[in-house]
Amino acid sequence: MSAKKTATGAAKATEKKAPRQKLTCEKVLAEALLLVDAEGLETLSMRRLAERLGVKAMSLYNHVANKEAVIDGLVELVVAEMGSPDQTLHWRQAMELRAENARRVLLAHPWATMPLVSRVNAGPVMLHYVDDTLGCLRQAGFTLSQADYAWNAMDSYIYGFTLQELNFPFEAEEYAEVAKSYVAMIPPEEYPNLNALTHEVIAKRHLGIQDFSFGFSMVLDGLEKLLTGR
Amino acid sequence: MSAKKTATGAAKATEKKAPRQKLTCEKVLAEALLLVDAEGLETLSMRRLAERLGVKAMSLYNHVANKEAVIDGLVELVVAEMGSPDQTLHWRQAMELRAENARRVLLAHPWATMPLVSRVNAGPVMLHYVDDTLGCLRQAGFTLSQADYAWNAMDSYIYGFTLQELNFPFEAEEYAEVAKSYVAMIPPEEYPNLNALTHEVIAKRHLGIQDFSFGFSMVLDGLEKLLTGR
DNA sequence: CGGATAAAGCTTACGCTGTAAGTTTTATAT
DNA sequence: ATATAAAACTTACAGCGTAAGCTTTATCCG
Repeated sequence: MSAKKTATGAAKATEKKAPRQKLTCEKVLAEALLLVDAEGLETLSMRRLAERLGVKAMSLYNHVANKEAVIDGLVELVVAEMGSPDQTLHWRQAMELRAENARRVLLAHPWATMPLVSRVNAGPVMLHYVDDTLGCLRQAGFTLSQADYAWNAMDSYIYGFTLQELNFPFEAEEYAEVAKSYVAMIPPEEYPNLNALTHEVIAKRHLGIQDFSFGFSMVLDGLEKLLTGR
Repeated sequence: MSAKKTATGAAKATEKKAPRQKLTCEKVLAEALLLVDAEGLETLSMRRLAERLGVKAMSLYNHVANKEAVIDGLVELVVAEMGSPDQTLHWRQAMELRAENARRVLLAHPWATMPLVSRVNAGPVMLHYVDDTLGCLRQAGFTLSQADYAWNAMDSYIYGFTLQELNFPFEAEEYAEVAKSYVAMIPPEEYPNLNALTHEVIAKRHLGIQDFSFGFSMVLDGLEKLLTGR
């Protein structure tokens, strides 16, 4: 103990590096990301996060303003993972890839979509993401105003679909099986259509799992019409 | 006090009604709705809710399973407000009205969209809502499977758009004014497109407020194409 | 009327939460 | 070696959901 202390003291003069391993905002956020990816957003608490960093809760407040700021930071990390649309591609392909990326990232971080959608203060990463999207659309010939509408329409669908998907309680493979046990709770007199649909799922004539691109291409079709005037 | 007690005691024999004003699940939910409409979902606590009902927190647990169940119940109340699609109209008009209703109700209860979208267990009201929607679409000629996709695509857009709208930090009227003070934080070198867009808003050449029907009619166009085979 | 029963209230208690305020340790610069 | 500032730690508070147990009350039955 004291030996180490002396050693540290001796080293201090020559090499400038013997800091106690310093916490930074980045390290806090990185650990928070590991935590929420592993155990979900609802398990994130300042105490738990601090513990994983070998520190007490209040020490985190030297690096982040409060818990809200942690979640804001996490959202920025996730948006960063999405990347920006590729300006060299045809706009429609760029937007398809953009949507695919967003969906992939949001499914990889199931906790992220809600805070992302309900965030009121966008950080720099989010701002760049939007700016690049607008740029891609403008370059394709959309006016600024059209690009703004277009971006909003696409993201409404992307976020809305992903939220529903994330909260769908079964996996695709097990769905037919689960539906069999579920169908009793949806009697045909009361729910004729849902009941019929459930039987389609059981018979494997209907997958029941929604198709992202089904709706997204509708949005893109609409945008194309807007651009080319039909 | 004691006079009233005696009166109650006397009345007991003749009229059967002198109960202490009984709480019910419905009353609890009705009060919870008032609370969250007035003060937001994040201020809903069992203690606060109980207090408004003249009761202690734990008494609520005689009528609702837990706080989650309260929120589930609130979501059902909100969905009930939306009503079901009108089966007598042309499907496209019925779906337009349905979307309008949903949006109106969700904007009237700004706290509701997030729990609605992230709810995993649908209650009977929600099930009927979906069943009637499927029925309307089937009647219009969509197959069950198509109706399922269609419903999901529409609601993805409706919920996604409404979430973004609810979290948009300004009102339409003030937007141009706010943008003026905001623009300094979006320098043109770093955010060329957002900066240009903001100037369009300031000059009132672009409203900046998103148009719900812009994207929704794209979805409807897509569905129509699906139905009529172009 | 008197007593039983069950519903629905109340009390206490536990382990969490975010974070304000104040204190101590530590690393570096003078 | 000492001063300074950063970053850790400690304590404390008010609030949370809810488990477990207790008491009051309304109604029913004889």
